[in-house]
Amino acid sequence: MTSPADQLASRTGYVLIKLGEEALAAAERALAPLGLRAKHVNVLTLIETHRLSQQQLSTGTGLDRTTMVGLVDDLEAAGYATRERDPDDRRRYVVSPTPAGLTALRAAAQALDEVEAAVFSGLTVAERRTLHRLATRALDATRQRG
Amino acid sequence: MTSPADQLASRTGYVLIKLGEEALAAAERALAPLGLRAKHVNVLTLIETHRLSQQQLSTGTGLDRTTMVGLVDDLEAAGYATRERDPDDRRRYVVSPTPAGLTALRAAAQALDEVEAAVFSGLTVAERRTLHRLATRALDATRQRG
DNA sequence: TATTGTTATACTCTATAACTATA
DNA sequence: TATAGTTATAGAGTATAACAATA
Repeated sequence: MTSPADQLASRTGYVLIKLGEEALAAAERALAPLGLRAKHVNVLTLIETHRLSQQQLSTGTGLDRTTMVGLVDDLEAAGYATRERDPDDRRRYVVSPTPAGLTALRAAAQALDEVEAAVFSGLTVAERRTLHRLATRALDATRQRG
Repeated sequence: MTSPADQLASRTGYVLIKLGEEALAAAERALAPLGLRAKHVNVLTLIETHRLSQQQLSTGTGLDRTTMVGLVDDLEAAGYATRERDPDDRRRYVVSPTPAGLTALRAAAQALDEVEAAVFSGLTVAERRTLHRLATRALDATRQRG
């Protein structure tokens, strides 16, 4: 009794692509009420602990620097981040979170915790850790290749 | 010693989203020389074993039926699939692979096998099976919710 | 000369609305 | 009335090219 979708689901890559899509869609749904997109949360996460330029944020998120302009614009408009010229290299902006940005990040992190609890509700804690570990190792392998 | 990216990588959902992106990008790179996109291969895979309408292909791939029109157009233009009116319901087309389409599918499957071998090269066979099983269970859980 | 941030622009992907034909 | 396929169109998202300021 083979359903059409079974053919696709037999491929690990296909399952991971679909799971990634579902996880992203669930994250976006959870963040929408906070007025944030997943990419905004990624930026806030990176600048929470490091003072980074937009170029460094682009590298860290895998986005083009022209795309980063708009994301930082959004965060600035929401009052969640500020741009300040780097005195050591005046071509750069240092992007920093505001107190409101840190509060928003904490709310976003909690929303994402709940998303993950739902997405991985079919797994035990140990299984989820195993999934994380194996996925991380596979991701590292793809990145070493290019 | 925390790198900026470590903050993001601590989230299982983030790792899975990125791994899915990398897997898809690797698949597209491997299929490009064959003149195929991943979505074309998905359609060919579904029609290899089942006679399906475009609407059923849309449901099976998660794409809109207006998008499916173009994909079937592509496969037809490449000589990989044919449209035939369903005599039982003349609103429907039955989409079927041609012999050339089946040959192309086999070549694509081999290319994707090699992609997966590379993507999961850091994992043992047993670990890869575990990853597949856990990811499948998580995916099923998200789909039962909606 | 090279890099950072910016803007304008173009491209890709996908969905929405409206249509024809069939049920 | 509803569904399958189609077309035209619009929207979101992203990258490429070109520019100003700074290194």
